[in-house]
Amino acid sequence: MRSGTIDDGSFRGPMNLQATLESGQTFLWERTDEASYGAPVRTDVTPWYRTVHDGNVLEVRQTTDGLEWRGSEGVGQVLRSRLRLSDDLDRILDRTPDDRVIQRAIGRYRGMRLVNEPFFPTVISFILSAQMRIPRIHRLVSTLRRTYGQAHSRNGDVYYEFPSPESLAAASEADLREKGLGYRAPYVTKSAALIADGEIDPDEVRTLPYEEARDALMELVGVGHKVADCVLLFSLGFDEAVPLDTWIRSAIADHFPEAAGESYRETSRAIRERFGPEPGYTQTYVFHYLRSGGEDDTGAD
DNA sequence: CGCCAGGCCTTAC
DNA sequence: GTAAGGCATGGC
Repeated sequence: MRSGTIDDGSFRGPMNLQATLESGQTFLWERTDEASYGAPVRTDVTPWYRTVHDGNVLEVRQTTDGLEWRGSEGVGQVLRSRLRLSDDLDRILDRTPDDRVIQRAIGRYRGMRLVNEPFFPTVISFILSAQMRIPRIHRLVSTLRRTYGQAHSRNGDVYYEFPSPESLAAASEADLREKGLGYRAPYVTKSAALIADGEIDPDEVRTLPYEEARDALMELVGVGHKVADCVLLFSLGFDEAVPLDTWIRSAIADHFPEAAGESYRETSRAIRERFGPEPGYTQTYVFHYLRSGGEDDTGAD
């Protein structure tokens, strides 16, 4: 096993690893301390986060100097991609609109980055996300890994990778329901089959203009406008995507009422205008801020 | 108990 | 194209 560091001088702008990995953008990382997902992190003893990437166990934590990692050769480049370390975050955040809620959100979580996670796990995670709370999505994704994913051992411990499309396509709907997926079970098997068969190909979706890419993803089962936007934003690099979930809709009603349109498409276009040149980044900060307490939470300002 | 959660599907018009 | 109703499960 190799280890190394990524000095904060080697990536652009600030980094907040906990906010990045525990803000509901990705459900593919396990905190290796005993604290639960979403629990506060001490700044002096930060937890390791673990995932399995292309068959290799990978761990990362935040230090006072940047990031520290353990894993195999090439982890540095994997992290640079998945955590978007090349994004010039100060420049991005400095160009966000001069709006009170947006600036408060950035003030509290400055350093949170968008993620760039693998396509299939992201699709399934956000199919599961419909009408579910974030910690429970994370638990269900972990259940899928341990039940259907390939095992990888390291130093005597066993870790599970997120299952392949073929594996979930072959899963029994009854078993998935029994694991707690509820009515989403057939969505998972059907969408997994569409992806396994190549009918939806992320490399093709990537090449499309934003709204066409969203329509393409909606051919999957259990993927509507909102879930498609999540996949586009957190996995396919469409930084203009603004998933309109209950929290963002409530933010629109309270703070940007003029952006409320008749349809998802109209509201989406209007709020993207209001969120500035990096709508996806703005959305992620506002979502995390409101969902984690927002104005009534201590620590505002 | 009722209400809600990073909504989507089917059906009816 | 939009509008209703149903839907699994868990936390509060």
